[in-house]
Amino acid sequence: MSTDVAPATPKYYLLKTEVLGLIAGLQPGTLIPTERALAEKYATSRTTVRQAISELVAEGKLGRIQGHGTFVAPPKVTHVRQLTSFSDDARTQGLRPDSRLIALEVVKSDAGVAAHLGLDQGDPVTRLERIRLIDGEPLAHEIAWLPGRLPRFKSSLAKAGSLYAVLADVYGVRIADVEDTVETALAGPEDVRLLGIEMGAPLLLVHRLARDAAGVPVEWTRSSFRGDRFRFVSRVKSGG
Amino acid sequence: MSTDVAPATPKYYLLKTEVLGLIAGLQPGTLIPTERALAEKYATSRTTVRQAISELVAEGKLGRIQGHGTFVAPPKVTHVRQLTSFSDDARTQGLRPDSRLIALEVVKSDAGVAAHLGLDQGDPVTRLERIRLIDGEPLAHEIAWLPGRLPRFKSSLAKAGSLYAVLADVYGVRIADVEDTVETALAGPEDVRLLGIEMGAPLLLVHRLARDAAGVPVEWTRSSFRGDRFRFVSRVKSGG
DNA sequence: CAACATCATTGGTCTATGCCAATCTTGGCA
DNA sequence: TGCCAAGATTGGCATAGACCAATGATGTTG
Repeated sequence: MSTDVAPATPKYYLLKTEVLGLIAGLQPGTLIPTERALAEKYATSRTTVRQAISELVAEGKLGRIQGHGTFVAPPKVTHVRQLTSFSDDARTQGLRPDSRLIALEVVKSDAGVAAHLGLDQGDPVTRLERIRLIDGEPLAHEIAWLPGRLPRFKSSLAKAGSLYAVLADVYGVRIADVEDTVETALAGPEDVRLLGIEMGAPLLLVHRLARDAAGVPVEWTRSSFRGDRFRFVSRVKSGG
Repeated sequence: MSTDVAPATPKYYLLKTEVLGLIAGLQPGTLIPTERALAEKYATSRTTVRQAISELVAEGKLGRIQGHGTFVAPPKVTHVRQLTSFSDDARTQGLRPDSRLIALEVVKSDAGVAAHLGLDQGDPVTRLERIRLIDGEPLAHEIAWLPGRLPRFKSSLAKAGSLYAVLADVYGVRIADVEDTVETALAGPEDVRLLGIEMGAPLLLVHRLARDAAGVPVEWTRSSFRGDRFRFVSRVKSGG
């Protein structure tokens, strides 16, 4: 280790700083030394190395693949989250958005969904579950609930691609305002499976409630975005 | 452990689910068994117990104090982040906001601050560093940069309390729109010291750029909010 | 009775080590 | 040449144990 920092600074944090220096300026994708090699080089245990590496992975600075190695990660994607759709926003940034449909079904609303959409529990809602991808990489897991049954929804969605485009063009639903709640969460087994991330990786958990001009809820969505790859932007004007 | 989940589910995650069941319905502040006791009860190592507990702490479900024990944490605070100030918003929710001033000084702007405020590097900026508290508990570490030197700023701020109130009432600066960028980050030694959280705890890192009606930047702020105690809400209307 | 020193308890950090799982390389074989 | 099996490499998970640091209880002392 190079410098003596504050006395209470744990060793793994010093090592983390050290590795940060190692990867500064390296191209994304570049492999760094193996955990066992780092442990030997810095005269520490592999456990401590793993703790340092794990935090750098959680911060989106490194990535790792079992059996392959640990590498420098690409920079985060920024998402301007206004009234625009995920796809439109990505395209304006020159990125290639995509969606993978997991489920599209009419279900009975549970207590939580009903409360947010202003329905009674058990009322039918359309449930749309998708994986959002940017440049082929899974970025978010999203479940949207829309009130009622929507005829010909699947084919319309397949044609238009964007949920908001379908709502506007097919059903004449105009979204007038949205409320987004953002908090941190940690990845569980399902997130690991769907997003290809590590157990315990930090997520941005976003809940969105969208209403039409009359103030009637038209969409309630829960999205889990990868915290290591994603940045969220919201703009507010005072005139509104 | 009670049930057999998916084969690939790590043991610490099963234990995490187990502990979640243990604390369901308990009052905030209730102590749970010690790490050593849990390790023995569930026939595992303390390392594994700590990994489970650590994630629950990161998620804001548990808290812990060295030498004392591990306890059920209070629920998260929700912050409606619009054009309103931190203090005003907290008060409307019946919470008691407070600020602890760390530094208030005029400094030369570095490259990053200058770029965001539309200044040249080295131009003087007023730097305001504070800790935000809710009900006496540190919630965020905030550094705001304002262009130029502001006469009588310190006394005005002490009197008004809110930065936005001072800008409006004393300097006639009206904020017309803001852009917030939200991402996850992990706590380092400074965050640990200032916010009283654990190393590696997830944070919500928020950058705010505020402009006046003419589009001139008037504030650039970096805030680190405790991810375990905080939720961020943004509202967007389409009329704006 | 109050203040202080002592010690057990509890969480915080780190080591050394083993085995599993995914990946990649190598070499033999058809 | 092309394919496949076997082994080496690398990260993923877990154990057992040691020592430190903060806290709180206990008992002693002024």
